Amino acid sequence: MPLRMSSLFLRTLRDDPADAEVASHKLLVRAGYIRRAAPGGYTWLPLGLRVKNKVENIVREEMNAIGGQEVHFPALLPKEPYEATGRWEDYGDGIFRLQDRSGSDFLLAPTHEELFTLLVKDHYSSYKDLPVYLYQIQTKYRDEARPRAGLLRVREFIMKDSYSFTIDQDGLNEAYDKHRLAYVRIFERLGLEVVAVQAMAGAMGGSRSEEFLHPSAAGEDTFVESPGGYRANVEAVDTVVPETIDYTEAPAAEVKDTPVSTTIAALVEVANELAPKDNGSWEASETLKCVVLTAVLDGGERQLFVVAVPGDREVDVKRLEAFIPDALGVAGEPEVEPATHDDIAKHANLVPGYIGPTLLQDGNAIPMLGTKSQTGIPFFVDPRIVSGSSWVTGANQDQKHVFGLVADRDFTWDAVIEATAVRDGDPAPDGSGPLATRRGMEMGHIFQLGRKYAEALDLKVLDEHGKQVVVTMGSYGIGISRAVAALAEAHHDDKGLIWPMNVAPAHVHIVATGKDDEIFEAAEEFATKLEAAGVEVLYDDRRKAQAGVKFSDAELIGVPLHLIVGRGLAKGTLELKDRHADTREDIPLDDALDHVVALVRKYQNSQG
RNA sequence: CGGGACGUAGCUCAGCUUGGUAGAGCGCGCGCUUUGGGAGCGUGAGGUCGCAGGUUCAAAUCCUGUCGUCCCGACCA
Repeated sequence: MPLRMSSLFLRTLRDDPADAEVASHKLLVRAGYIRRAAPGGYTWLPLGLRVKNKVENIVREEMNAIGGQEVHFPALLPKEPYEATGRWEDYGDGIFRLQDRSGSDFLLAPTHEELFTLLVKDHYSSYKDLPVYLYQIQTKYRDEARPRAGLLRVREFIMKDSYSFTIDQDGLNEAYDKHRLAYVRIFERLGLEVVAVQAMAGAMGGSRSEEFLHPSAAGEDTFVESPGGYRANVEAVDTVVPETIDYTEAPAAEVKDTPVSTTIAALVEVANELAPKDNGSWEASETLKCVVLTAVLDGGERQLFVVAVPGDREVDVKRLEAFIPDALGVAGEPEVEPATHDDIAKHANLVPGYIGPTLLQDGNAIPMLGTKSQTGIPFFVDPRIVSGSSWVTGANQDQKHVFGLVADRDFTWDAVIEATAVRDGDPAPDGSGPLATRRGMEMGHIFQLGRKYAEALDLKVLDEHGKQVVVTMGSYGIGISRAVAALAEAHHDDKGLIWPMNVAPAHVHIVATGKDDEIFEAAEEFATKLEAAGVEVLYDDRRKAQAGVKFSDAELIGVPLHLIVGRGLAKGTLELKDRHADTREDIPLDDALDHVVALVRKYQNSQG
């Protein structure tokens, strides 16, 4: 049966909703696909639900095709599994917590690693049972500080999450590659352009990881791209390390007066005035900025450390947080924040504004930063600080800087650490040229989790030698509701939505115009024939609505093909509008069925 | 969590400065006309003015608080 506009639960809106900013939000609301019901929560209306279900089914088919088995967990979960992995705490304000009548703690699941792990633990205990891939399509909850942009960032959303359980890393690699290919196919079939970018494992605690981003100005993620095809999230770019420099001939470091130069900009200005360079002028990139930071450990203890970066670059706190537990040798996921005046005041040797790795005094070079130095403060450097590189940096004396301080000769460090964000124009790791930055929406993310969750929840199986081994896991997600928004964002024009055939709420929108019964009878008959041929029809059978209203609604709703049954009928023709090709043609009634069916099939196949 | 803007009918908005019985357009009902690009005329239904306090004879309007929305930033698989 075709969907009939006369009875469809739908009210299109003439004006953009006042609270909408991005195109997908405006159009999905105006065309009657979704309706806001709560802060960060949307109701799926009949048309929207059809699109959402189609997206889900494509995902489901491709997951099944790689051997995935669908299960379904509750969204309301007890806290214990999440406590076992530390995420009850780690998620902070990011999850919804609640209590039942007896006071027991629950949460609305933001993701289900723990539950999948426990499920496999319940059932399996031998390597012979592995590999196994399980997935679900589930509502997830996150207490977003700022829901925005309609379905793009919400507090309740639908996600496909799958998990692979394998006996070893080889198995994980295979599972990862299969998911990767499945994801490429899924987005092809959806008609959504995505690029796979290298990602940081982040809170998930894994190793290899890629994000599938839909390039879009409305996206919230930034990634970089090289001419040679290297792509990575800005957080995950490996800094290109410069060649080390032979410093045997380098002049000795020299302390100079640099009054009132506690910022890099001021330092460069003062240096050019008071200590001019032989050739050219000093640049910020030649200075070494020693930034004092604090890691707030899980116990609340504040651990001071210093990171040195080229003066023209900013420290990226988020990046640091990924590397700092290793660098400091601490457990948990400490937060990194700028050191406070109190933090710094505890170290009498630190001269704020003039901090540097070395104090030159009476011909001696005294290390001031590093665990084995005067201060004992851990000291890390950006990868650009290579052996032999020469810097202008703080002299650890008020109003003085040291010039020509050479790395490895005049100072050392505890570890090299990725501490700065990548910039447009930075060299690409693949050596193919400068990196360019672009924006994208995160549509999917695949991770090699490794053994973190299996270890925390004690998921072990017996291997072929009868020995207990920890299972290796991978985790793979696709945002279903976000994909609907991204599709709307990617496929629309000034008149309305234009869905790809595979996700459209219907394949053909039949518009009957006029008032004669013959027209509606012919339209009805044609709709029935199309449906019999397996084509989904949205039929505008409204008798009173004017043609203009029907055309506008059809364009707004965005079914890709419109078939107009109206004034052409007298001479035996129908009018076919193709919203993707932006064409219209009159076709003879006799050929129309075959023609339309063929066109629908063509679009379905061209999208996968 | 910081900075800014805004909450009045299903939707888009006016009214608030200067307190005095709640408004328009679209949408919805009914009637007539119109009928291939959001048509016209007539006639209706529909609102605790986000919520809670306060000031006042009287509050959509003034004050305080609170909740929510949007934008920028922070945060965020």
